[in-house]
Amino acid sequence: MARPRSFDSGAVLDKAKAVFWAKGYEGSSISELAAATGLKTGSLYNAFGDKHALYLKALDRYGEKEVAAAVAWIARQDCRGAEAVAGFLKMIAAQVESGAYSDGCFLCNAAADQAAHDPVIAARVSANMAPLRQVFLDRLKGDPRTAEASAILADFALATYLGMFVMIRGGADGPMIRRAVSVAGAALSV
Amino acid sequence: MARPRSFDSGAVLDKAKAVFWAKGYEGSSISELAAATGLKTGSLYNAFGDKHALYLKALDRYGEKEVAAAVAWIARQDCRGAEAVAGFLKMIAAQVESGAYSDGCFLCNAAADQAAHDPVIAARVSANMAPLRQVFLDRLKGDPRTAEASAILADFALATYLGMFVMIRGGADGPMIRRAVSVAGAALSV
DNA sequence: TTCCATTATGATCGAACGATAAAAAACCAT
DNA sequence: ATGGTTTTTTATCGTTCGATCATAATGGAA
Repeated sequence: MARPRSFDSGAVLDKAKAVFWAKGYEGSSISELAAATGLKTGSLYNAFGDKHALYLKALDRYGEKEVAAAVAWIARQDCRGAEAVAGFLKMIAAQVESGAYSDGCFLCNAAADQAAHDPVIAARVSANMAPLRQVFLDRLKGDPRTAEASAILADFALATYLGMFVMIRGGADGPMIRRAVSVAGAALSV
Repeated sequence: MARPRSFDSGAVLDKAKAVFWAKGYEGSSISELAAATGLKTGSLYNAFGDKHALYLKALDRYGEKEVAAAVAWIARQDCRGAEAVAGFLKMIAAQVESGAYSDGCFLCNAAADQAAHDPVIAARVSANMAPLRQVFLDRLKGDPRTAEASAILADFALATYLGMFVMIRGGADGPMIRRAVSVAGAALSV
């Protein structure tokens, strides 16, 4: 009864996500997003609302794909929980050394970039980061330690994860990342 | 023989630094910087060059004041090197819990924000971060461990420091920060 | 096949952006 | 007191920003 969409919303969100991820919120212009997605600005506004709403949807998309993949990776390991978390950090570090993640972590960038001024964005960053912290917590709880001790290690793992990405964006080389993560892994496995 | 400046360059840089620190590079407009510094845009351009140059000078100013103060604090501690570094992280965490550093770390924000697209900014971020890593290294070298082991711990301490600030900007609460730092401190003191 | 709700398109809006130029003002050596 | 050099100010440049509108195109329901 009406004209159907000529594009796939998920694919468009992936393109928009890539732009925001690489260039930040203020650094990404509507015309840039339109060019990257192949849509005209009118279609973008019709489908996703304004720039702010599109950014939030891109953050959610990152949570649904990248964060979910990380969570699944950790959940799938069949070693001790602490070793699964440490292994995850090392796996990311290895990928970074291979040249991946040159744009860092989208949520991490968003936190440094926009979250401080915009409570709505801050909440969305937190919400999409939460599953990662939760899987850290779940895996660490399995080992014989108190709930408090697990929370301590989970927050520590999160801080290491985020710090690693900032170091990447700041130009740190592979060995620096590998060194930092090696200590974190050892601290987790105690 | 000519009209003298009516303002103090250092004080103006401090104001500009605060704006960039809080709002990022793209998020800070010239008119906003002019309002914060009390200068007209013409005077800003005359004294500091364009926006990019002003941002670099603000980064350097941060290195000369905030980073230098942190380095001095660590150097002044007369305990074991590892404990001095761990104590530094705990001191920052405590200040954060008191409401300080709500804008995070300027260099950390700049890394997530701009360094990826702008090699000049990336170099300046690295250069101003280097003294902190160096004082970590210096203090950790004093303990009986190999140079490699010291480098490992220094990079780890840096990652923890940066991760802490990202967590802050992402909305982490005091206990989360304190937990993360407590593990890092323990790992350093082994 | 006709109709109509929705999408896609192209043009364009006012506002804010970064940056500049000319004119006025201020200081200091002479 | 004057002249010369720089700063300060005011006004404004052209561009790009985010956002919106009227119009054309589309395809399933009737």
